[in-house]
Amino acid sequence: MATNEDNLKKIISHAKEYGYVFQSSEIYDGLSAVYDYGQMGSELKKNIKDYWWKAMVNMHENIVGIDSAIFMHPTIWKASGHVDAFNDPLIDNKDSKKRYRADVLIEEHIEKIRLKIEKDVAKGIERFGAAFDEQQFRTTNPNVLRNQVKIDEINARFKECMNSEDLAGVKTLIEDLEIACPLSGSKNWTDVKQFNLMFSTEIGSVADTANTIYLRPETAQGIFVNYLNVQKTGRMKIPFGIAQIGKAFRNEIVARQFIFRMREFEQMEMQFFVRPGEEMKWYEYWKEQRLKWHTALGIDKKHYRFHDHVKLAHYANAACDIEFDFPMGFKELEGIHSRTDFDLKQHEKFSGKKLHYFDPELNESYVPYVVETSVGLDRTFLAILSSSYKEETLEDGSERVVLKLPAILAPIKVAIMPLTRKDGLPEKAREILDNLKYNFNCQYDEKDSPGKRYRRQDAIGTPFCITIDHQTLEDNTVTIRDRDTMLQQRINSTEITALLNEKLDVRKLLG
RNA sequence: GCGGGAGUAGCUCAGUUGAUAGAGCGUCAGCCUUCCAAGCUGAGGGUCGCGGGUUUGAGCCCCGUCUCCCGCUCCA
Repeated sequence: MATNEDNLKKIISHAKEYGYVFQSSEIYDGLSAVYDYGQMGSELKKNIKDYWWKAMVNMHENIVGIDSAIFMHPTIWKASGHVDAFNDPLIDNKDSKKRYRADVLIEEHIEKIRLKIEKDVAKGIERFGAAFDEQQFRTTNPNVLRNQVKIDEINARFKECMNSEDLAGVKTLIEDLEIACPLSGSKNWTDVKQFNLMFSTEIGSVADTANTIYLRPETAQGIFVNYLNVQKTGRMKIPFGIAQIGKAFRNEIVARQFIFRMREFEQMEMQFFVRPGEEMKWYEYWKEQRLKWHTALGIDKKHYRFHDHVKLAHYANAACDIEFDFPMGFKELEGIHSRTDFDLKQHEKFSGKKLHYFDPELNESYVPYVVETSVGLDRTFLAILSSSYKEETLEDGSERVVLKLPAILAPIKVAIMPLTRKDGLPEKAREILDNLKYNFNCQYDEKDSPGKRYRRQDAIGTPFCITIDHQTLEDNTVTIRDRDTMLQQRINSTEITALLNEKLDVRKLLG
């Protein structure tokens, strides 16, 4: 029985060997946590996008798509909170090798002092009972006052350091406070380092007049800043949604696990704008809808589960993940967040523009609430790839490796193969191929034995193989072979298109 | 970033006390009266991750470096 780690390794190897995923810049030793999609991978990825777009945009009258730029005005990231939230000062303890956020260490230290104050207050209550004037005690007791001064001083120093980007000062503060590592107990700290999770670059042709701009760390803001444009030009009425597929970039501290966590990744997001007070209804609706979208692909439902967030991000009032059972365990695949009116209100504040929506039914104007569904495209890719990869032992004892991809997502839909390379069979096969290629992504193969060719198609996940044999020349029938059952069916070549259309009909998944 | 493991052909790996670089599979060109891999012939493919050092001589020993994999804090 292979372990999960072995499984991931096998999938990585298989992905490389058959042109699904290559490491970026491989001939230059690679680039950490960046991957390229190959001739098969790019097709699979495109098909996943199409499936999502179809389900989200084309199937909903009140959802439209946009494609916003990766570069955005830098103030957007101040408004969204990313400039602050994604700037953590980090420090390592040299003995325990544990990493901490410097601000958290300092806050915990402050908390300890605060607890001392509370202890003193509690003592006072115990000693004086009902006669105890807590307010007066807090403002006059020398112990309490001394500790409160300490807290204020620490806060002031920390703020000053952070505002002036004085990281050495933060370290000095930690040393002065004699903060010890909870694990090792030692005060042997490294320098404080700033980890900016946003990539920055300069815009403008002249370096010294250049402005720093960021590569977007999420696609959502491109939707928020365009929400009024879309609402007005598209005559959208609340509730409505804006969808987008696009790249986002995060300078992860630890980026690993193949394409699960990459520095450059792609999101498929939809922001759904709703009336304030109705957000929980829509949140529940989209939770259900999104899970349905995943499970409709036919992957075992046991691979999916919800995980509700207890600790919420600064912009959310409810949040959950759809987790998937990857080779490395259950991990987040998609997030569904009730983002409140936080983002739009922030953009009103920072841009000075009014982002209200006038609701004709209520005859009032308000800032809509937002329910977000955000699924990682690369993670969906990995989920599908990893759960499709099967090593099978057949009845005759032979083995095959097969990618049981949902047929609708498979890069190659059908392989066309003449039984032999003689007797006019290749010509007949080409003729059939030339007819099918307008509707389906096909591959032609005449090399090696038929069995070998079937295995090759199994390995890249092609759901159907059509074989042209001598009988074809007589009565125009072909065999069509199913990847999963390995069974063959003989049909007239004029029926191929209809049969494939039926098997590959997205209606069956979304209907 | 820190700690642990690893890097030899497209893939999986072998390579002895340091002496001309190997196998299987895959790929390519052909042969075989060919429907579920592993029949035959032939070919291509590696400056052994990279750089330096020791040595008459390094895939192997030493140092550095890069990348990947596993664990730790964040995230989609």
